[in-house]
Amino acid sequence: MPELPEVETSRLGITPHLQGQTINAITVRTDKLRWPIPQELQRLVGQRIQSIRRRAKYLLIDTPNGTAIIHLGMSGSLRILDETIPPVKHDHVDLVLDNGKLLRYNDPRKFGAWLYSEVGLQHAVLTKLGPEPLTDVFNAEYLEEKAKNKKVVVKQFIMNNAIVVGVGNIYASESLFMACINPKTPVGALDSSQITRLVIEIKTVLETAIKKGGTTLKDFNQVDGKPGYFAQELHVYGRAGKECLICQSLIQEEKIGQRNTFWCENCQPFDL
DNA sequence: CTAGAGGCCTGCCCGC
DNA sequence: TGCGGGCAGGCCTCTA
Repeated sequence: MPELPEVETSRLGITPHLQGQTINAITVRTDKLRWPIPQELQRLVGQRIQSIRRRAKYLLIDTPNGTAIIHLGMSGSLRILDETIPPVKHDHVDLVLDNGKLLRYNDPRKFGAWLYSEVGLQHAVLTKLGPEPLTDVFNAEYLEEKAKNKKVVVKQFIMNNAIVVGVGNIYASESLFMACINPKTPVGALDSSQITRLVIEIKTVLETAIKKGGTTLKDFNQVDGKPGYFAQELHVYGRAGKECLICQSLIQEEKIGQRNTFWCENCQPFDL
């Protein structure tokens, strides 16, 4: 799926089309995605869209009568299309606007979600999330406090949404490479300078990816249908057996916590 | 409490 | 060319 940069890219892409528009209809063509699509979503029909926000990898479409909460799962994507364009396979939800356009949600694997919240951020899927990585709340002091005495390996730690949101499998490997930290290091064993470096690199990698329109591996596209261009900047993800772009050592690959993880043994030594 | 595995789905790629 | 197996950007839930 879309990680945080891909979700933010989608938000930036749909916002100018949605803001201020009235929702004429919400068409649902599947019984359920990750969860059943709630009937209450229809309360947004006739409402004017006030704002489009992002929290973690969730998009929030706010109206005076409640908020639609959208998650793209592993394979979801959003497009702005003319309302006359017929749906294709896996087009599960349309948000029909009053300007002849619609927001169309496509998701082959159906791991995504469309939910309804009467009070935006109060929905249960949002209340236990950690800080946003691109805010000042996510800083070295915070992360060091959370990491203290923990044995979990750093790769899994930064992918834990209760610690920090939005760092998915691609950007976890990339951030650790940029910070020269081995993904298997127990997080409590990192020193202050490594924690500081990690925080900086997570922010930098995510911000750079947003500027490039996200990472297109195969099925992510921006709202206008174009791919994201961060894939060209990946240093380790998906590069197992290839030469490190910095030192020419071979990139390693191993499953950590059931997720493929990539690193350079020379640039990211395991030194405990 | 935590860690680890299973599960949700479809499409695609690989090897036979 | 066809088919089975394994794998994929997420994350919730169950078990030990």
